Amino acid sequence: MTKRSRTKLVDALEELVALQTLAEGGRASFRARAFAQAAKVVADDAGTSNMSLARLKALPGLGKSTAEVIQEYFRTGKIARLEELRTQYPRELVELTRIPGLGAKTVLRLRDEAGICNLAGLQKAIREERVGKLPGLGGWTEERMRTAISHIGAKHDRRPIHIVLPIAESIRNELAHLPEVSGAYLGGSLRRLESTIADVDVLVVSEEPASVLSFFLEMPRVTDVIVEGKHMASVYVESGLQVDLRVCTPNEIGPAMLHFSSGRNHNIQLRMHAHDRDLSLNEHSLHHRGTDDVVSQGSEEELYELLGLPWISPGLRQGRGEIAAALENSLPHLVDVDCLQGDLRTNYDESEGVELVLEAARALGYSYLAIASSAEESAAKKRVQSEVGQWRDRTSDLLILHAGVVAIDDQGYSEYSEEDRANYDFCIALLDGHHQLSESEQTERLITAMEDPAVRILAQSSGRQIGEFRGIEFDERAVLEAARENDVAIEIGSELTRLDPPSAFIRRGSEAGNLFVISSCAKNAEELQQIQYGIRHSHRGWLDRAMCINTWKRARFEEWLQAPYS
DNA sequence: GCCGTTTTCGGCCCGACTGTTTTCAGTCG
Repeated sequence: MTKRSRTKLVDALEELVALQTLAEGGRASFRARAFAQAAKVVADDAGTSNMSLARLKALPGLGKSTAEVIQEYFRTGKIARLEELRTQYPRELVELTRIPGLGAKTVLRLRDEAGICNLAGLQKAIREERVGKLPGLGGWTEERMRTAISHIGAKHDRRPIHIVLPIAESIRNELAHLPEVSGAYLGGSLRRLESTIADVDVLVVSEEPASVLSFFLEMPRVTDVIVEGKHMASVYVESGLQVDLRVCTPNEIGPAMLHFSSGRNHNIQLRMHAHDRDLSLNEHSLHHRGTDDVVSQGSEEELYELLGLPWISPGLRQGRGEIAAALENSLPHLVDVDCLQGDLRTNYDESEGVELVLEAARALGYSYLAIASSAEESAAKKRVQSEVGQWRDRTSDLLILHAGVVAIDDQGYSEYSEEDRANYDFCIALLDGHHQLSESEQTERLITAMEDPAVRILAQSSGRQIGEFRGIEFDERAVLEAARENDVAIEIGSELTRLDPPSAFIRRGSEAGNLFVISSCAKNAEELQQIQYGIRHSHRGWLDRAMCINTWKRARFEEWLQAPYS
C-alpha cells in the first residue's frame, strides 16, 4: 500500500474527527478523540497498511473499531461511517470549524439560527451584521471574526521544524535577555523535536508577568494578538505562525515544563496514573487529589519520581506506551551527548582546515571521527584523503577515518573505482533521487546497496526532506532484515531539513535489533554540535544506546568496522 | 471508542481565557 493512500487515510480519519464532533453536538467526544488518536498512529507508522487486524488492535490507542476502519479503508478505499456522516454534514460546513475560535457548537448554532452553512454565507452575515445579534455571540465583532477567518486553517497547519526553530530561538533569546526574566525555554513539539510544528510554546520564569507580556505583545514581529491573559498570551508572528507565551513563577516552572512539553496523550495518561495514587497533576503542581495540599512543585525528574516513574525524555512523551514501559522498567536506555564516542559523517570547511574539526571532536570527548568525501567529487576526495593521511599519523588520541559517501543509482549500485575502495576506511551508501521508482524497486535498490561489502552505513534511507518530499516507499521489514544480515548500521542524520529516517522506522528497527549510528552530517567544525538533533530524534524512535554503534568504545567500534562481511 | 494485576462496565486530565455568563459554556492546548 502506498504512502499516498496512507496520507489520504490520515486525512479521512481527521475528517471523521471533525464530523464525529459535529454529530455529537460538540460535546467532548471520546469517540472523536479515539479517531484522532488513530490518525496519529497511522501518520506515524508506515506499517499500518499491511498489518493484520490483531496487530493493529495491539497498537496503543487502536481498538477493535478503529482497527476495522483502517482495514476497511485499505481494502475498499472508503470508510462507510465517513460517507454516511458526509451526507449529514456538508464539507463546506465542516470547513467553518477550521476557523480559529469557532468550534462545533458555534458552527451548528450558525447553521440552525442564521442559516449559515459555508464561508461565503458567514462573510455575508458578518457584512450584514447578523452574527453579532445572535444571543451569546455578541462579542464576536466583525473585526475579530474577520481576523479569525484570515487565519483559517491555522489550527491545523504544520510547518517544517527547520523553518520554525530559528524563529522560536530568536523569540526565546529576546525574552531571556529581559532583566525581569530568570529563565526562558522552548516547550511543546519543538522540545519533542517533531519534524513539523503547529505552534511555538515559550515558557518564561519571572515574578513580573505583566511586564514580560507587554514586551512580548509589542514585539515588531507580532502581527495579531489571539488571546491575552494575566500569565499567558498567544500571537501570530510572520507567515501566520502561532506563538504561545506562558510566564510562571520559579516554583511553577517544573510542573509547567512537564505539562507544556508533553504530548496531549502523555498528559492524559500521566494524570490518570496520578489518580491511581490519589494524586492530581496540573501545570502548577502535583497535589493530593481533591485538596490544595501541594506534594511537589519540583523539577520534572522529581515529579516523575513522586509518581513512581523514571524521568521520561520529551521525545518519548507521546502516549505511545511509554508510561506502561516505564512502569515495567523496560524503557530504552537512551543516547545522550555524553555517551557518544565518535561521529561517522563529518566534513570540514576548506578555508578552515581539518584541525578545527579535530578540536571540535576532542571537545565533544570523541575518540574516533570519520571525515567524508563524495566518490563523485575527485578533487575533494583527494584533498580529504591527503589531509586524513597526514593527521592520522600525528594523532593518537583520535582515530581519524576517511568515509566514502557513495550515491546509489536506481538499481542500488554505486560507481567508484577499486582504488577508491582501497583508500576509504568504509563506505556510506547515500540514497538520493530516483523517487519515481515503485515500492518493490526501492526495496530492491536499498537491499542491493547494503550487499556491497564496503558499505557499512546506510544514510538518508527514506530520502525525505521535511515539508518538501515525504520520502520513498519501501518494505521496511525487508530492508531492516537486509541491514542486519549485511551488518550495516542505519544512519540517523542530524540535519533538521531531513531528520532521516522518520522516528517510526527507527522504532521498528530498534525493536527488530538493528544497529544505528547517529551522525552530525556536519559541513564544518561548528556543525559537529548539531548532532544534538540526531540524538533527540533517536529518542523519538526509542533507540537504546546499546544499538547505536557510535556509543561504543573505540576498540569495539574498530572491531565492528573490521569485521569481515560474511 | 478505548481500557483494565481492584474493573469486560463505567469511567475517561485539567486549567486559562473569552464573552456578557451575575455562575457559566465554548474553545483551546
